[in-house]
Amino acid sequence: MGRPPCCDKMGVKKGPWTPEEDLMLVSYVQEHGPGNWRAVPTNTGLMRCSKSCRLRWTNYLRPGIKRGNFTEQEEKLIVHLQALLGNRWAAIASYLPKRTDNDIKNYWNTHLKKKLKNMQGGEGGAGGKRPAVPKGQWERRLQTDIHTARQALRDALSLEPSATPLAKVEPLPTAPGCATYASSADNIARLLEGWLRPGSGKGPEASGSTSTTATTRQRPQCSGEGTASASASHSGGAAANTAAQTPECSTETSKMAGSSVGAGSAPAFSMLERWLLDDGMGHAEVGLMTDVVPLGDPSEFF
DNA sequence: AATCGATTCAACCGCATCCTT
DNA sequence: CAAGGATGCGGTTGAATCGAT
Repeated sequence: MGRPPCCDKMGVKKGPWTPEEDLMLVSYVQEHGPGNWRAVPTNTGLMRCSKSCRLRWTNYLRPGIKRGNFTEQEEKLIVHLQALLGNRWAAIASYLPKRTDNDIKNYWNTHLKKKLKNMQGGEGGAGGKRPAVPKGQWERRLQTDIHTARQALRDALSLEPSATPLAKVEPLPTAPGCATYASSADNIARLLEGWLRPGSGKGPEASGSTSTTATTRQRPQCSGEGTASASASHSGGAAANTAAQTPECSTETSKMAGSSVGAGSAPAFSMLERWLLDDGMGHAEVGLMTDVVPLGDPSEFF
């Protein structure tokens, strides 16, 4: 279709984001909500490609993001999901609401893949190398989509609407919508702190843990753009598919479920594990699991 | 203390998909 | 229905950081 690149290369800034740029982006999203990325550079004056803005938001500035220090539960989950879904990081990330697809992808490539390799190297048996991807991509996608659809249907019929990660999560009445952007402002605060600290090499990431300097404005209103706009801009299509494929959606749910850090993750994981181990094993995924990952019980992996 | 290789991770690129006209 | 535009996704890259020598 011969379309031009998403952004003209002229005058588009590249490379690491500065705190000032982050602030501009965050305050824009605070006002307008995520989405309509095309308009972001023009409306904010950012000399960035719309893609870059979206990426920066989803991977770094978005509220509720947990960075670094993957727990053992999360590792297990990633291994499971990778076996099930392949390298569909966005889909995997939708089951780890606080993680971004990029983060998971990086973690897989740097840690888990290596770990897996060592495991299999150690076992040595059966030719060493596992078959890369025995099934066609489309076939696996089809199977997972069938699964997600089935799961969504089951949810719809179930009396526990939020019983699975695939369930479309309604905004909870207690949902502190404002906290979402407040936590985003925290990100910026962290960022600025790291940036201002002389000689702290990599500003943003270095202080990823616990700094609470509120140097940025925290606007107390946000009119719930989080859930609304992210999904509203791109609604439609197969519900199950959408639910499974939009990390935005799931991250919003995470914000609802656990607005305070560490509050809701444990139950979520136990639920997920149940879903993966109990339900998933008995059906179509069995074939996938055995085909793709000859790990037997993935828990042996740890 | 300096150097070099390995590792990590933020960001970019190109393609695919979805949506609108 | 087709074309064009916007967004999402996965692979890859390269700079920063870390650890060993």
